[in-house]
Amino acid sequence: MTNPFTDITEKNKQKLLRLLDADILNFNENTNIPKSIIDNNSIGIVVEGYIQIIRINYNGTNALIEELQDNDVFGSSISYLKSSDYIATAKENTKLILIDLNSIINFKENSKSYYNQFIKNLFLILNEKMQDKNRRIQILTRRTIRNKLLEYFNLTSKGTGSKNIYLPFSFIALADYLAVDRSALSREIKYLKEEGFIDVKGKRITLLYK
Amino acid sequence: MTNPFTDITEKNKQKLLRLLDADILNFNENTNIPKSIIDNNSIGIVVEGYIQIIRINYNGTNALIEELQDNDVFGSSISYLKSSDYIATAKENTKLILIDLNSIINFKENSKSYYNQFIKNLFLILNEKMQDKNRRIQILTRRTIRNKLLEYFNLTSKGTGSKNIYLPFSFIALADYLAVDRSALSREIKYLKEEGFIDVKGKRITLLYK
DNA sequence: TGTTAAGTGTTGCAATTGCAACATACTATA
DNA sequence: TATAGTATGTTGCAATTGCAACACTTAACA
Repeated sequence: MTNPFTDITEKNKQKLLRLLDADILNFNENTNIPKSIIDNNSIGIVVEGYIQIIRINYNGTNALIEELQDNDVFGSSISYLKSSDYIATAKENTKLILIDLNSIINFKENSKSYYNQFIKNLFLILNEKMQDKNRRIQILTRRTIRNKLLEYFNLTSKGTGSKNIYLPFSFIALADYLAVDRSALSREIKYLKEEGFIDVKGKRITLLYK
Repeated sequence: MTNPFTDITEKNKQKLLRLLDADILNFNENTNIPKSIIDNNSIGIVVEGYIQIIRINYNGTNALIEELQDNDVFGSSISYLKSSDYIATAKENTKLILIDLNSIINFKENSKSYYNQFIKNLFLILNEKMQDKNRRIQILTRRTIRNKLLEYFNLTSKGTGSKNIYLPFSFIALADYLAVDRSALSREIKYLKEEGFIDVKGKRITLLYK
């Protein structure tokens, strides 16, 4: 798994961060991250921790828009958030590196190998990250809760090669991920059980079809 | 707007493509692109043309999963498609460059400035592309057609700074983009008109609120 | 310019969903 | 282990949506 500093020595990493004028920020568990940090023209690197970006719907429900974890890169990629009602929360103690995108692009010493390695790493990380986005779009474009669920199951099952799926989060979070009402999700899962498509024990779901 | 060969001379571009063992492929308008090309472990660059990746739903409806246009980069980012029922179609005459991801990562002459520029460009392109993905997720996570429409309107309006929105595609395509039934979309637009939220003339939609 | 295909508008109806309200189960911790 | 807080299960009901069918309009092109 690539991280932004893969194949860069600690010494060169420090030098690079200095030359790029990087900021290092720490957030305690369950503190909110100022919007100005998320939606400015910077590349952010989550060194460690866990951040959720959640949209607050007018009726009090939430939608999970983005999760950021160790080694994730975010940036102008989420600048569309400027116009939205959202909260970014560090759910764990979190350490961020913030680098102005322009200082990355216009870095003077272009020939430095550690700089080039850094860019290559960023590219690889974004390439991987794109998978998650596409996967979610693939799921969200299904039109019924049942089909969203089945798409989620199938993609997950294909990924692990197993008919057993271990939910990595709560059913509440699953409902947010699928962007559907929790109780309606619960109902649909009940139907799928009754019709013999799946078997559910706690957070383990077993696919019984195909 | 960055393209993969920004700030690289034609001569160096050719050298780079040769060293990376790149394939160049042409597709005529309205021909399908073999899946093996889309979902292998390569980075694809759309030199020119327009590709749609569409999922075929069992009931005959479609979902637009991805659009690729001039200078777009795609790659292992869409490898999840392997498991899905989709068709990739060149809607215009299209020229593709295909490069094995490994040969990019393991490129021997790491110090070549054109190579480093190339990676930097790929990074910037993916960073921009991520915006579209996030934007769409932002929209798709709205739970009603009305809210999806309004989110779409708002984000578009914020982007252009205008209350007038020119649909860049048909209402059929809009329905696919929002992942909702076309006739239900049509009905909802009618309601929005009747309630005075919007005004519609052909493909121009004017926001009357706020 | 006539013909055909594609896009758009409309509506009844059944299926699905969100919402609200409440019951029950689980989990952390004082 | 008692208790509070969170998660999950359930259900009636109203709102929303998908679906199908058909009419009408616009665009493409021979």
